[in-house]
Amino acid sequence: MLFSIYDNDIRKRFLFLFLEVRKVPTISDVAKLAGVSVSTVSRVINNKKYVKEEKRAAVIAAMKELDYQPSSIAIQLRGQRSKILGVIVPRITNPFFSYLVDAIQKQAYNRNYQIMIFQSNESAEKETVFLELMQQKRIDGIILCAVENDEKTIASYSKYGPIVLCNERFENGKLPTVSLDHEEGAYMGVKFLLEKGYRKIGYCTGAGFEEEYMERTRGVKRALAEYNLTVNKDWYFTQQLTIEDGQRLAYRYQKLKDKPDAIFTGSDEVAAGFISKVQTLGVAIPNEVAVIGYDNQLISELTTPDITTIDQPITEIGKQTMNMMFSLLEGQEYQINTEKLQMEIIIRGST
Amino acid sequence: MLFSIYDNDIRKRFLFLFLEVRKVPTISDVAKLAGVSVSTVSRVINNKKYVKEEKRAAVIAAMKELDYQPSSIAIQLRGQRSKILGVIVPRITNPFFSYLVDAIQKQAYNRNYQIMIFQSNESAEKETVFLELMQQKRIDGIILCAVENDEKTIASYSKYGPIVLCNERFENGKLPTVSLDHEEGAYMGVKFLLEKGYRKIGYCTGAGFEEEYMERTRGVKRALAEYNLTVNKDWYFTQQLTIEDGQRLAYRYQKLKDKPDAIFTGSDEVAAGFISKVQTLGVAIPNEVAVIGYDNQLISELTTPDITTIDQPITEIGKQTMNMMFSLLEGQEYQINTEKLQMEIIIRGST
DNA sequence: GTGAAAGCGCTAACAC
DNA sequence: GTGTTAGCGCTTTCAC
Repeated sequence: MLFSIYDNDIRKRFLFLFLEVRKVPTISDVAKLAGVSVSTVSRVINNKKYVKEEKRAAVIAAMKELDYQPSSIAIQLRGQRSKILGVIVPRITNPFFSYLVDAIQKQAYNRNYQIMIFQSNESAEKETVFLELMQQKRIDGIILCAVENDEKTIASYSKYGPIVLCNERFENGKLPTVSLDHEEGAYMGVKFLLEKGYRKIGYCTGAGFEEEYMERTRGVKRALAEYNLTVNKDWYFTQQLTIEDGQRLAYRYQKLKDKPDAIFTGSDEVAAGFISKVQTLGVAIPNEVAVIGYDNQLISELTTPDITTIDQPITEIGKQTMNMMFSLLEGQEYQINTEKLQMEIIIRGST
Repeated sequence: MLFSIYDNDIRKRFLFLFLEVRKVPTISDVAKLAGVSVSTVSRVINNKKYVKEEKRAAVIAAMKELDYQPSSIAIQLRGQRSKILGVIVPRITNPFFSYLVDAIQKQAYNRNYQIMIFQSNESAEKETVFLELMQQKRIDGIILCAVENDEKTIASYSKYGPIVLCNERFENGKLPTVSLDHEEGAYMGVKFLLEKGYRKIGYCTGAGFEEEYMERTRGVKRALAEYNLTVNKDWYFTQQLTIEDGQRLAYRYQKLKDKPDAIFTGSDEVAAGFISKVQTLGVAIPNEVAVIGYDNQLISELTTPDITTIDQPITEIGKQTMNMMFSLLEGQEYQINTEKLQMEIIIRGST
């Protein structure tokens, strides 16, 4: 079944290839070959003035002949900068984060920075390990797209380099932050349901603790309050994050005596899992229960019906986060462009 | 709409925090504080023998007091190893690759390696840039989950460090490779359709060129040949990769005079896009046309009906790729475990 | 214009 | 057991 060309002969051949002590050429090899000093070579590499044209040409020829590439490690040790930024996400397999990382990486690439992606897997210890990499000078700055430790712990690493919170924030926090107003996003979703005439609104949250997702909860409550409603405890579902959670929710829904007529799921995954499963149980969407997602992921267009959802401008979040990061790196100011960071409701078949 | 705590006072405070020339402690600071030499400190850090217990304790205390972290850059420059591996994927937003990266990263983490993810975006030049990072000693090895350049170009970087092909390969290629037998995967899918009684088999491929996806094409042809059938040109769709491609395919399908009664899409995305769209056009799945995907991604369970697909053991691919990589890094042998790299057909509602 | 030499933080050979 | 020192590859004064 498996095809591998990795047989013995070939293994040996390739082991040889890179185990052979093929000395990688250094700046002094180039200098020797070009018949100049290392400092002259360095000047050529860094495009400094004060190098006679013929020497410059000789150096360039020597570099080409040796297939020379400056060691970025040595440059780092000398210059104390790695030109690498770290991005911490909970899970890269979550499409929201893979798109966010994509947006961030494009910005980094434009400025000749590399990105190292870390998955915290919701572990505070892992997050600390990654923050320490900055202390070890391995990365110049960190973008936190997920927060596991408390603000004090995280902020204590600020002395080693800039830390920017991306689409996360602490209540009254003090770290540089680029994030959307999720209170507004949740408000927008629930308000839309209310305006459509739904009155028995269910609410899912990813929160495991009281403090998380507080913003969204506030938005939900605010919208309900405008119609003199409050959150019904029986329709308030915590720790709803994945497709599987949504599928399980379908069974829970079916068992309720008094059922909600609309659910704000806070997640396209949960919405998709719920919609696909609950219909196999004979429940009609949106006639018996309307559903609204969050994030406007591709999956929100795949279910039948497709999902009304709240769109986040991921590309723009990534862009502004990186603008902020680079400003900080250069010790400059950066003013967030709030106008480009608006959320938007995308109306589809599930409501 | 946007909430940002990044006002002027706070900006200044944080700029100060990390712009302040807070000298990061070095090994000699620790040595000084502990009253020993740098070599003793180095011995303690690296858990070498021959250090008196009391000195060891003094060093540890000094490290703690200074909040000392060894500079990994200096270690790299000294040791010529970065403990970073590069992984090149076409797009991290493709779920198949985000799961593959996840699997690879878990293995790396276990061995205290970091990984740097590069997106080639199907550009040969970008791929070259990333390969050069190995030449610059920034990364110790590269895992190629996508191939843009020809084998000769890629192999020429082997002298700078190991390169492992993951789920890609060159026909008669010579680079270390861990990949599945996609001829078998395609064969499996089409054979299943034939056994179910379908005879008018359509076939999608992601290929833009003749050479790509040859394996799968061979598998398709082999299965058809067993039933004395050949590929019908009208039902052979190239460059089908995304959900959007699948949606467009639905319109193309509808316009065909002579329609296939089953389609091997080679991709869960294409299958999902096709299924969700074609049903809105009044075509019944699987009664009028059966559909089979590839990869067993989560989306294959979200459409109605859900999608029959070919499962790839992603976690296992990642694991064996990394075993191979680490063996190469250590100059050792590694025998791929082919038994754990089997593909499997997952039968669901779309066939 | 150009080169010699110091030094970035660390490890390891060598001396004591 | 412990300290001194050379050197990893580079940039950057400082002389000339």
